[in-house]
Amino acid sequence: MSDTRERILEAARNAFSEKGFDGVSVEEIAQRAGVRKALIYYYFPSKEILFEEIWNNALEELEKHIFREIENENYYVKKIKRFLKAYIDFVTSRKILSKVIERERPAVLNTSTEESETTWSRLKERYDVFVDKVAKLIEEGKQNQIVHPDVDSKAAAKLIAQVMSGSSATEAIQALILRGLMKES
Amino acid sequence: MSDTRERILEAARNAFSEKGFDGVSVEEIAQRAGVRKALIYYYFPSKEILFEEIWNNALEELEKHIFREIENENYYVKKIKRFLKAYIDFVTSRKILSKVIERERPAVLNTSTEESETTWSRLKERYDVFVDKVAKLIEEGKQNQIVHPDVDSKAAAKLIAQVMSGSSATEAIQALILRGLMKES
DNA sequence: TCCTTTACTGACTGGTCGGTCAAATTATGA
DNA sequence: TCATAATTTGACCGACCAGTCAGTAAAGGA
Repeated sequence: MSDTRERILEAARNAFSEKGFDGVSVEEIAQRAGVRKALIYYYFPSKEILFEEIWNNALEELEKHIFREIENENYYVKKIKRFLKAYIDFVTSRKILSKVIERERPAVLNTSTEESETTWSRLKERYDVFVDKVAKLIEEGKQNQIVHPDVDSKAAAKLIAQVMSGSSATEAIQALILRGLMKES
Repeated sequence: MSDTRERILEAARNAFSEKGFDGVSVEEIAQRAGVRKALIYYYFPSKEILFEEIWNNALEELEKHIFREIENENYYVKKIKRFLKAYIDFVTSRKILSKVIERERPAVLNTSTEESETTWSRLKERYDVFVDKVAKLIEEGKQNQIVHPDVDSKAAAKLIAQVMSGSSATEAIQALILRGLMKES
């Protein structure tokens, strides 16, 4: 029920989206939240764990937004078009969450999965789960003969997930990827 | 003809590509280069300026690699195919440079161009120059009726420049983007 | 009322950060 | 040879870092 906890998360999201994990101090998050630094450690055991919650939450929101939109669509041409549209919608309307993901993705993906149970390896695994879900959707499109047979589902999913591009012309990107994906337009 | 200077640059490149600008200390760069920290400040006025040299050099190498490959090709279908191939070549063969760009791009692009003469605004301007060159190439492809008329050149250039993807399946990405770009395959 | 739990704070720690500087070392060339 | 310049070093600085902790304040329930 803690409103304070939410304020801290919100402040941290904004800070991380602007400056990245290493570029933000816990003190700065505290000031943005209007709270003393020690209080952050009352709600979160470490800066890393705080970031982990934000990261997981961002991906959860993204997945919810996308898959809620396409679950009742069984015609695969529409399904994939809607998927891309929902994805672009998210990127343009939930800019802070998108920026958090965009900003820290290189660091997260650079983590070796072998590192047992570090925070960063967990973040990577979570991201991989998301990419796999997108890959599965594209793969289904291929099996339904909608997606071009030469498309590598996993590679295409990675490409799409990479497009968190700051601001402009995301619809144009959507159209380009769609044309690259489909058998014919 | 200082060999030491090169050693520092090389060590810094490796460090920045693995951990990002904020994740690397000058002390760590010094140790990797087998040099005392103070010596780095003999060759470079600041950590930021050191990074600026690496960033600019990476983009210069990338541009050289790409445009050397396509300058003598006037048939635009081949020109754009060769361009994509050269780009993928660079990303797979010059991994450290690619990683430096990939890792710090979100931070660089997040900089407002208005910030007069900060290091980061200069890095952004340099990156924008590169994207503009790619956009110009695609635009020419459009005018030669090779690239699909609906393609937004600037947006497509941004998308391509974003693909520094760690490792795998870059050829598959190349094929997908090519299909999205071209009028017909 | 008093007591337990929850929320919050200030002051602090050990360590690291980017950066400086006087002095030492090594090369240069007259 | 000797002076001058280029290169390299260790010792140091103030600022800041993530994280700790004893203790205060505020609720809430009996």
